[in-house]
Amino acid sequence: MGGAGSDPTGVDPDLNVSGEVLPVEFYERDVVTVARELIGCVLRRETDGTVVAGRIVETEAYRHDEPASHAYTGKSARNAAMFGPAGHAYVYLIYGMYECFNVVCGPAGVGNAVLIRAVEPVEGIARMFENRFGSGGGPTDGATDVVQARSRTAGNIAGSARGHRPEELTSGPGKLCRAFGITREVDGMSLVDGPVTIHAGRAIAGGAPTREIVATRRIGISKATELEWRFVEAGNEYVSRRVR
DNA sequence: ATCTCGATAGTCT
DNA sequence: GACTATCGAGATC
Repeated sequence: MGGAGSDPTGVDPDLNVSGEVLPVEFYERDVVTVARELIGCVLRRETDGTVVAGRIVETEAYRHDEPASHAYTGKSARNAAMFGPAGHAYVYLIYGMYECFNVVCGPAGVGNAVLIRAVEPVEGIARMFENRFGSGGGPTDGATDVVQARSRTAGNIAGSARGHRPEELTSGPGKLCRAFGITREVDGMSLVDGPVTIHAGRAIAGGAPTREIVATRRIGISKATELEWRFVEAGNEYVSRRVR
């Protein structure tokens, strides 16, 4: 779909935020199950009355007892939120310049979390372009991206900045944090109380909650690579890497 | 389409 | 000092 809608806000009417906030009980379960079931749910961020939202289309489970997990070597200042209660955020800095947003799962004190790797923009798309590619400045963070705008004419949805395609907006864990203005300030915050919340998914056309969900190996890690704990909505254009 | 590489800063050995 | 749950540019096919 092109989404070249007539709606100037760029909201796709078929992909609205209409679900209830996911309760803490949703997160207090097996981390792999939660990772799978988060596909199709809606991540929402409110900043000064402005809403940015997207359908989750890619996740990864990180369980405390496998070596790719940040919790594997125990609690520290950085990963402390992982050992807090379920339904809270764990946000950390990676490679010195990007943040990654995770959801704490399972019993408190253990250290399970789901990395949100990609979302499909639903609401506040103009704001996402602004957060990612500038034209004003970020909402909360001073991380003004100075991305060399390659001049390319692309499909214009609302707010499309300088030839960047909407698929580049949130198709990766670092990208979506920039687009949503999620920084380490969000680390440890409740995902039930906000300002970042996750909502039950709304059925897509046809009634299904999501399209088919595919499990693959996780990306960007060097340990426990055999575990197929990455979940992707099949065929979605907004995933970080296509499923092969 | 697929690759290699550099940026950049916090965490851990 | 080494490593990192990334990204985007540029080269190459």
